[in-house]
Amino acid sequence: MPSRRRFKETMSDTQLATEQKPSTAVRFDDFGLAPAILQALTDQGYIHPTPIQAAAIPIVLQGRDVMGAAQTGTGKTAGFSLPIIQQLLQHANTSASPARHPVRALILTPTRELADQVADNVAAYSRHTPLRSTVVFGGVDMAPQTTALRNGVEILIATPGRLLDHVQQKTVSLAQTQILVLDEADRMLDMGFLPDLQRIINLLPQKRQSLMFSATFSPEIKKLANTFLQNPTTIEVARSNATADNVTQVLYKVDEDAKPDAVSHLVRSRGLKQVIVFSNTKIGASRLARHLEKEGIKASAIHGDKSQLERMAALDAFKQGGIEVLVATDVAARGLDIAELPCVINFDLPYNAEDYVHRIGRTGRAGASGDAISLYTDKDARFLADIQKLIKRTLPPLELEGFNPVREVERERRPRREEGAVSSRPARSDRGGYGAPRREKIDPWFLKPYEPQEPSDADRREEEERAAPTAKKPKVAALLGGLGKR
DNA sequence: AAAAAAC
Repeated sequence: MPSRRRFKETMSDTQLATEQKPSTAVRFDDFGLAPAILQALTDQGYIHPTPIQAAAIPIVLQGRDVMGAAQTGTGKTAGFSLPIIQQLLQHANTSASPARHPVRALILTPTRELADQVADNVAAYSRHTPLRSTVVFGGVDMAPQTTALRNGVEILIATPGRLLDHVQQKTVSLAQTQILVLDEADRMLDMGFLPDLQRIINLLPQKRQSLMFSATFSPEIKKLANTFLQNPTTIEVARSNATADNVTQVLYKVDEDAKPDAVSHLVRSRGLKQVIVFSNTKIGASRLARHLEKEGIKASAIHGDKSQLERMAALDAFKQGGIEVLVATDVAARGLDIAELPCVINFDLPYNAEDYVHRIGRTGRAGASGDAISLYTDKDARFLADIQKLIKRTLPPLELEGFNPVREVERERRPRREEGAVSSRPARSDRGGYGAPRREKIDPWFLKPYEPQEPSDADRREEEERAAPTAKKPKVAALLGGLGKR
């Protein structure tokens, strides 16, 4: 396997293990990148490439197809963006196209937020070049996107659905696209994007360079790679499904109905100022965010039933520090790059063990240390077993130190009262003190039927979706079988 | 069991 050898030439085994640490031996100026690109890197203070960048940049520059196994936080985006920009600068568009700016590189991502973020990076890396880039995704007005496409872009970043919409409207042509990137390909398969991907790939020239990145190497991913990569070089930066060793993982055993208070307790007792809390459901995320806000913690929810405007506002507020707690569904589990997130909390253990790896991958970015805290209840035993198997280590459920859900307090206090102990302390309800306000009775609000206070657009859509669930998506394996060509 | 993505 020449790919493997090539990688080992540049990377030492220790760098393989530490994954995100920049290599001190290699510098960005070693790759022969254009001065305009190096200037952009200098602007951002980047001197040394991360291992995946050091491995990917020379291979992409050679024009080879790449199958990359890498999670976000490894510097993957720059790993493909920089050599793509270099390629586009180097090889002028020789075709006699009427369009002055045909799309020459197409980058597809599974979520809108990720598309937006990749676009920001590409714009930053190409700002000193004449190359133009833009991003298109759903949930927002099409008109500005159409204008940008009509004006012409060399690099287009997109989510599949909206891109196909633009193709149908004939606002974009992919007939001259030389480079295709599938970012988070495993996620795209999970989300049922395979038919859309196939449609898009059919619009591209046969002769092109294709790059595919995936956090995992499932059989489906391998099959997808076989169908549209040609003699790819494999780049593997970390063992897939490995969790970074700079992330401390803890599991706290909590009663189901004490989970929201456990989150407030964790946020307060640890003084967390930047934390993502993952919920398995959209409604659960909205409710938890409201609960935290009631407790005076600046929180906001982000999930697929929020309008795109709300999603972007929440993410932006979180990045600016206006929001301390971002309560998210798995829309934020992958791809989002929020600098040096010190902590993530799993309000629910994810149903899918791989999602656990992706979620906790939001912390401990770029070599920094991080905490991954998960709340564990009795019904999570099976999910935990799957997770432990995948990450190849055990996570013993611990007691949450200093957290006294009301029910526990009552159980402990009763015998003392029967013994006739007279307390000089004020009644519990009047006591102030650290942490969540003590209540007489637990209010399992999040187990009750959902009653939106002021139904927003997003809330209304939530209810509609529950009333009329969307049709089941076809099995990925079956669709892959239909791809043929092997 | 859920979530995500085009109108």
